[in-house]
Amino acid sequence: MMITIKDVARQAGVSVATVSRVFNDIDNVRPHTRERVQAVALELGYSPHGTARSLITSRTHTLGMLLPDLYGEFFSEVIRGVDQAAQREGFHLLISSARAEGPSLEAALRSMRGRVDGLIVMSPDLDALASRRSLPHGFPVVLLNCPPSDAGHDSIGIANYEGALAMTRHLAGQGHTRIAMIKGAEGNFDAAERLRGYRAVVRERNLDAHPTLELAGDFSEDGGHAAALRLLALHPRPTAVFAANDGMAVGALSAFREAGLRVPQDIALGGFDDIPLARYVEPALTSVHVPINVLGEHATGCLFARLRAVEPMESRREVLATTLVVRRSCGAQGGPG
Amino acid sequence: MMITIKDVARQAGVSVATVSRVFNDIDNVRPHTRERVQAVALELGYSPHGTARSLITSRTHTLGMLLPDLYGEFFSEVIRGVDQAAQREGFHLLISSARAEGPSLEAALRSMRGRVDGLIVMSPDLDALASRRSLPHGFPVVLLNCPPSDAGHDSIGIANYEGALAMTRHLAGQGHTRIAMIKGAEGNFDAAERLRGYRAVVRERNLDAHPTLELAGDFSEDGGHAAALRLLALHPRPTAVFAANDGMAVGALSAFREAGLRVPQDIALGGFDDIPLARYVEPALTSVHVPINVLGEHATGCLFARLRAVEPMESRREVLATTLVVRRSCGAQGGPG
DNA sequence: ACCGAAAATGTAAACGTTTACATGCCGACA
DNA sequence: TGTCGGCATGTAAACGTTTACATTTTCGGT
Repeated sequence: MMITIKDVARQAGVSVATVSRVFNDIDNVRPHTRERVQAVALELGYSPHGTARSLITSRTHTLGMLLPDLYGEFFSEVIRGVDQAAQREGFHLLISSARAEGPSLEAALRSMRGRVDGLIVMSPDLDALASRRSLPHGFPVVLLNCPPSDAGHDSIGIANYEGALAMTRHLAGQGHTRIAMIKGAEGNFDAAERLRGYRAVVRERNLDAHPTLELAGDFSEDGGHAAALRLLALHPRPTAVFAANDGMAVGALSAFREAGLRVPQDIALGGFDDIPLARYVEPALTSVHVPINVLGEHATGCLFARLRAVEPMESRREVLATTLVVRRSCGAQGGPG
Repeated sequence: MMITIKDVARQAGVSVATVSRVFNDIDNVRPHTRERVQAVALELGYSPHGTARSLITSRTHTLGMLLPDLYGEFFSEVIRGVDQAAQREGFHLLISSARAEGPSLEAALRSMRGRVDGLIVMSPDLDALASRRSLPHGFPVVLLNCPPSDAGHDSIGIANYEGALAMTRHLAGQGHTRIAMIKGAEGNFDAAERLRGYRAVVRERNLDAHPTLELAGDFSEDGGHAAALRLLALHPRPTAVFAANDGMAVGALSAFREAGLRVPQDIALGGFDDIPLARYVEPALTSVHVPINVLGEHATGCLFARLRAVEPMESRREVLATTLVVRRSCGAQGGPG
């Protein structure tokens, strides 16, 4: 049924070794022989069996990606960045979206064993740190947007804290003193860092500080909407809101609109991530730009470096800068649209 | 270096067969033995080697996806739909974004051989039909948004023609008689079908018909922007525009805004796909809703059906209905926002 | 204690490659 | 003519599993 190297060898009247050599075009094979093998292979529709090949070479030409989720523009952008870089090296992408809960993450890790040459792991949950120990030791892994790891893995993150600082300071700079924050998911590293930045500015500028000004959120649009409703019930009402990501900001925006509030006149709004959508909402959303696809590309580059490395490498942590992008939703005389 | 089944067997004082049986929890293994094996495996950090396993079982628990591209919300939504369905069956996703040009597509196909149990192929180019012949015969394949295939592959598409009919009729129903169309990419099946729908209504309703009213496009936002500029130079100017996808509609929208035109008062606009973004632009975009993630889910379901089938199955073509979603950009009293 | 069946476990072949090593061949050089 | 070196090719082991089949163990019934 399936055409193997043996079929080709027999039909071409050579040994399997010769066929193999033709297909890896290494070693010397006489042009005459080579041509005959190629002709037979074409005729039979033979192509080498990837799995068998990787078993013996122990290289799969595949990169694994472990994601907590596939929702939203953030993840699809990351995937795109990774794919671009992988493609350049002729690598495939094996994607697994595992809920970050311990057991399932470990299961996903296990099922990737022997299928990939390296792993890009995105598990932003703080308590998922433990499972990370279960990574095969010495296996090339890059952590993406994860809490800094104690184990010797490379990791790439973004300047969450600094970005949150910039956003909160900007809002404060517009004269707001009562700034609410819609927090990210509980136990999420990015969320914690962004909150930390917000709080730092609240102290630094002596802004109104009250527990009710920090609203629970979950990074989802619906979560943002719900938080906005709770926020509107506060007295006095905050004059500005910093949502821990753009998805929630968009949700909040629609809640404000439904409540008849004008943004930014009645309430100013800022987000985080600068997803493509941010430019298109009305009013356009002020946000903290995160070079999402660069994140993916760097991660991949980092992984390849490690794959190629012959000496054991120092593990390193890279932090990508974020930049404030001022648009209309915060009330400043920002950029266009 | 790498822990194999043999290491576990030796350490546990059993044969490799027993270890294998424990890990596939099949066959009878005495509780006592099972426990010892599991303990040793845990201690040694052993997990089965996926590649070796698939080599012998010839099942990879992996689905391959061949995409023309990874840009845009359309593709990420499809991936999400496929992943969800695959995840439910415990399958992985091997993604390869190959330019649909013949050789690269075949290369991608080849490199997937033996790595996947089935394939979801999205190659909307009409002339890519030929390469599709190079698919291993009898291999489970589902074609997504492809021209109907002569070869016996399952295929799933969307009602492009009907959707375009609905959109164009709706615009005509608003009183527009001079409706322009920004076409999709040359040689693309979806694009051709949507154009066919547009033309049918132009004839049916006796609308203005002129070659200049059909503007070249490429499904990209920039392409839509450029086409819109060319469109604005026409005399008399069309009063309505149907863009073959939402990306181009968004590009056109920004071109119109830059030109100082109001949408829909000065010019009405409709798109296709109903990507999430469509609701958020200002004014919200009237579009033809395509159940994108359903597309992915159905494709996966179809593939699994074929994987499980013991008898050879009839190949079938499924066409998903599209629905017109009226929002503000077309000037009708549509839904909210 | 013994027999036989059933249950548990072991042995080894297979999956489709790659690759170290062995073999054979040819021509050049002494 | 014999020998050596280099090149082309063949042989067979290995990669880490699963699994058919063979073998051993267990155990109930006598």
